[in-house]
Amino acid sequence: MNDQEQREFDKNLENLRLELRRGTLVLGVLSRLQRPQYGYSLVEELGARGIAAEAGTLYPLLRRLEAQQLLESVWETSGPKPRKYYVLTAQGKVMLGLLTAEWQEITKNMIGLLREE
Amino acid sequence: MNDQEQREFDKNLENLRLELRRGTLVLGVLSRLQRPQYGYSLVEELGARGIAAEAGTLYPLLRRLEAQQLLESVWETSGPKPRKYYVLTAQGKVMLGLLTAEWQEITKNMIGLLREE
DNA sequence: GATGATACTGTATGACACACACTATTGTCA
DNA sequence: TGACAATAGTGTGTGTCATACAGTATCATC
Repeated sequence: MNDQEQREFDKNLENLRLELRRGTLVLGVLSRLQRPQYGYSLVEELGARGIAAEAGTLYPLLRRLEAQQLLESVWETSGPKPRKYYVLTAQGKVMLGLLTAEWQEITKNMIGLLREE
Repeated sequence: MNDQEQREFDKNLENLRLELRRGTLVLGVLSRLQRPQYGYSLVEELGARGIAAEAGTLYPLLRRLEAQQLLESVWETSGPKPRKYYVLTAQGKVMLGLLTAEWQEITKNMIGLLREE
């Protein structure tokens, strides 16, 4: 593999890794928002737990989930910086349960596939 | 939740399940193509193993992976129907290893997140 | 020997989530 | 004063997927 091919390979790898991570961000966010938390702290916590998320990805995601009524938010303005706290709604809790089950199913199937030679 | 809201919820659920599955198809395909196999049989086998894939999704995927030099193909025309057999290239094997590691890392992180209350 | 199902491969279109690169404000500390 | 951190947001492009569609050749069934 020459340099050119190596760069192609690396680009494809990044792309495929990206696709693999896809969707897990939502599940991660929902699982964390069983307790109220604000966006910036979510980025930090998920990052610390191995789930890197760009702020530019997370904020639109939170707003989307709120629009879907899976989250609700309140502004906390008493501190030095205004923070928008999000937390799961009742629907959000149900969704978290369903997606967790789906995730476990997918994981089970993938393990079956990957185990064989 | 009224009917309208229920439909919204179901739509969102389908969408999120879709995103969760995303990327796993590639990993599944690569893992199966350690041995040569043709498209139609892949659809069957993956389906039997719990990874539903539409033909209209799989064929473009196979061609894409071949264009990325992760797969190579040969036409088998001796049988009654022409079949295009795909198999991993050397690069494809490396990629499979890297993506498998990534998958395990993601899984580990998600389990950590989901385990807590 | 016609009719329909099945095996087999392919293409076009559209939706949507993500990364990335921005903008913007306010507080803090050197 | 000036830089960095905290905090929230938007806009654009890219890529994968589902869905729907097109096409051919074989096999079974009647």
